[in-house]
Amino acid sequence: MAGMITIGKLADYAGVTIKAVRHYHERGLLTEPDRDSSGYRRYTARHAIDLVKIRTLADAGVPLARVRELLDADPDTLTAAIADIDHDLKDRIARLRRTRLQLAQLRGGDQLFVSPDVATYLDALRDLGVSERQIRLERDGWILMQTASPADAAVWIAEKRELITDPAFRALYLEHDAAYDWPPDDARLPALAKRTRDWFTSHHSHTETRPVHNPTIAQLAAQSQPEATSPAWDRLAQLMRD
Amino acid sequence: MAGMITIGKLADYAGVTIKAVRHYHERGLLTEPDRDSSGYRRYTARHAIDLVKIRTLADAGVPLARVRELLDADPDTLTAAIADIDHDLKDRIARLRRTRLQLAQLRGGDQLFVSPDVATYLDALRDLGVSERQIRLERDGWILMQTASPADAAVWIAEKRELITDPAFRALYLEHDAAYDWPPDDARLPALAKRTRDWFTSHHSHTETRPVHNPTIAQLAAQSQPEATSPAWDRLAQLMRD
DNA sequence: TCGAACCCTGCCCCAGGGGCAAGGTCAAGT
DNA sequence: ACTTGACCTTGCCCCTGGGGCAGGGTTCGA
Repeated sequence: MAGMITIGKLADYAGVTIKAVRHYHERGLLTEPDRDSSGYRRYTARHAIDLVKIRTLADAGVPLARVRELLDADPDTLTAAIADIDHDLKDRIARLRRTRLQLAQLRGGDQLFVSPDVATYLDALRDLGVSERQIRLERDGWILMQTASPADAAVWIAEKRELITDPAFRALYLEHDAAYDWPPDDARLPALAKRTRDWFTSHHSHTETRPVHNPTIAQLAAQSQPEATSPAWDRLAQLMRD
Repeated sequence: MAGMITIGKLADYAGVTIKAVRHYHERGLLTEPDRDSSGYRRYTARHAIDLVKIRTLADAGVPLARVRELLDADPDTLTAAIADIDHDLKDRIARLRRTRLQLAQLRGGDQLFVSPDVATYLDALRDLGVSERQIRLERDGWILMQTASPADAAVWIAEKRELITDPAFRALYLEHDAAYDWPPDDARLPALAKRTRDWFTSHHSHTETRPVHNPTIAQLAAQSQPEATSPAWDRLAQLMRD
């Protein structure tokens, strides 16, 4: 008869593939239409309407099993369900927008991997003229600490950010950074070790939990990077232990 | 060693499940870390960084196979790829927004299933006082025509919208609608058939492609609804053929 | 010393189709 | 009358991105 359309036409109308239409038959979403004399499926306007409904719900991310339930739900149930789905959709759009922002940061830098506090601390180090190697070491250390114990990490980074404003500490920090490349028997090492120890003892009373000390961080991160220590640093650590 | 974290900590840090982490190992996205003495995986900061990258890309809808490629692509390639992905993401957000609108229409009416032209035509019929049964019949007919031949349907609906502004045609249309429920031997049927034929012959010269006539539409949709015809309409069709 | 909370591998399961094989059918042109 | 290309049919296996569960071993704190 004139008004009966084939599966291809139906699929085109709804913007889906023929395969999808057959899939919906298998799942019981769309009733199988009658066949013509040669076995072709012949669809009616009802099927077209149902198919558009199915696609609208499926596009909204509703699982096909749930779509089937909704297709013959009473209007009130359907209305409530649609409100739910719409809420979910709004949510999903918001999450995609956040993903876009994060994606932009993937190009940018470290903000994606560490907390904002740590990121500003790393920027402060950069301003101070600390080497990129050292900054990587710090960053990896903080990531580790954040995964191991976010609460402790938050306390420590606050202390560190305070500490790095102290000119004496800044000078020591820069010298430690520079010492990385010194020969292990460099004459400046014992003096640096002494000054570091003096500084620590003079500040020990000051803060309860001992602030995380640079080589300590380096050790934490030691596994993650081959360049995490150097002969001079090893020597320095030894001098400071004595 | 102090800085080595377990799979659970790593997964929590990145906001994924343990299962997902192991999945990324299998797919070669994340290198397998060393194991400790009891066979547990022990992760470093590098892994945490990689995992966050992986999730950021995966959240953006990038297939895992492509993520693997991107993880060790050179910066320029990565930048270009990110631009692509972001474009796609924007696109997807737009499509979800459209889905939300369509979802709202699922509650509303027929706008979802027929073209805007047809929807306004149906509204015009409603204003005219045509029965809902007849409007359903028309709607299904138009859906069928749109699937079978969208271009022809567009021409026809334009003609129909013009036609329905003609008071004589409006009167005939309403009478046909009412005739549905008449007994097949109703005395008014022959007169209605004659007036309809007269109207058509007087308008035939006027428009080239013969405008689709009401019972014709009904026949098109005959398969889709049990109520698509009535004894009186059958009789009317027969009277008009003679 | 016990229970809770971890961790391991291995296996099968799901949605939502895509792809391909191996046919049958239909309409148009020649 | 034949061919060609565009349709249609069923059936089967494939993919992604994991989830769930079984059937173990380990570690940590009370």
